[in-house]
Amino acid sequence: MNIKQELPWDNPRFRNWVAVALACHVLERTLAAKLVPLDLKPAQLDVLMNLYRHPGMSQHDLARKLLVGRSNITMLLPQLETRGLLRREGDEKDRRVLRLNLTEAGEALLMRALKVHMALIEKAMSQSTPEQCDMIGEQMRKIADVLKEA
Amino acid sequence: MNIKQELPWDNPRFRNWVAVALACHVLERTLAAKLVPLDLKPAQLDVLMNLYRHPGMSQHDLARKLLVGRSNITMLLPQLETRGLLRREGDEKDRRVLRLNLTEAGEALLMRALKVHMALIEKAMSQSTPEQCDMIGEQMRKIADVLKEA
DNA sequence: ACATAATAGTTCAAACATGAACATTAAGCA
DNA sequence: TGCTTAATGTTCATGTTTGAACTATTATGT
Repeated sequence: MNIKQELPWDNPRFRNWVAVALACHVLERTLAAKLVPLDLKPAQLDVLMNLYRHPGMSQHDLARKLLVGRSNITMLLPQLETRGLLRREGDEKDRRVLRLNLTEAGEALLMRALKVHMALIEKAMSQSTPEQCDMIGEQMRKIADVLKEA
Repeated sequence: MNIKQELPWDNPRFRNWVAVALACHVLERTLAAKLVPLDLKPAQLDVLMNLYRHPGMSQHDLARKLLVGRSNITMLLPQLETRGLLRREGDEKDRRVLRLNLTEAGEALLMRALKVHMALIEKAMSQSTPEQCDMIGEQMRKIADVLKEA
């Protein structure tokens, strides 16, 4: 029995997923480099993006969106709060939760960061036709769904 | 001028790439959880996979493949070496470089980990037809190429 | 109402990643 | 040769991420 016959690298699904992971990794590193002038890390940008899309969300909700632990959020937010990019206000109905909102400055910085992010994604995705691009997005949403069930 | 008209979230390329990044992130977390019984982290699995594919590679080569710094490799390898999963042997021609090779145990553990990894990827990619899967891989390779030039 | 469960957020120590400075060795070139 | 530059790997200080234990608050069940 030749084990090499069953090697993952011979499997198209494996090789193609490795390509996905690599592309993600490269884009993430490139984004990190381009965000340096704004003094923002990708993780911080993710926070700002989520707060923009979901104003008033709790820290727990944010942690689940970002797929990180709650403690990570606790460590992450003070940096942004002291920079005046966001506010944390206690919920009156449930005094356990803190409601998160972007400030004007936070929104302004987000817009600048999004230009950078967008330019990078444009460069990456312009390799594909709109149909291919949509198909990729569709498949990826399916993948995320099926894995989150597990 | 309504800024919302130009929001990235209205752009298909942006939304689709976000889906790619999310799928990657979810798969990575799921993989990490499934590797716990083998006492392996995804980063360590990446090391083993690369050493299997490229026996005798140097630490510098490995760092470049993994898109991390050389010092990261220095910190990562002793854990695997003390577990007897790999060997580091000085190159005789160039006494600066250390040649890396998997041991029998390393290869055996890699095979077990690959079963886990492969099963996860199968589950994810089985959402797509073979043609879609290949197309995704092809596009992702293009993306990695175009970004690495930058 | 009261005791018990569950939830939101924090703290802390440990693991991990990063980049600059360093030692050693090799390559290029006068 | 001898001098300079570059490359490999290590060290170390810094910053980040994680998960378990903890406090405070709310929900549930009897």
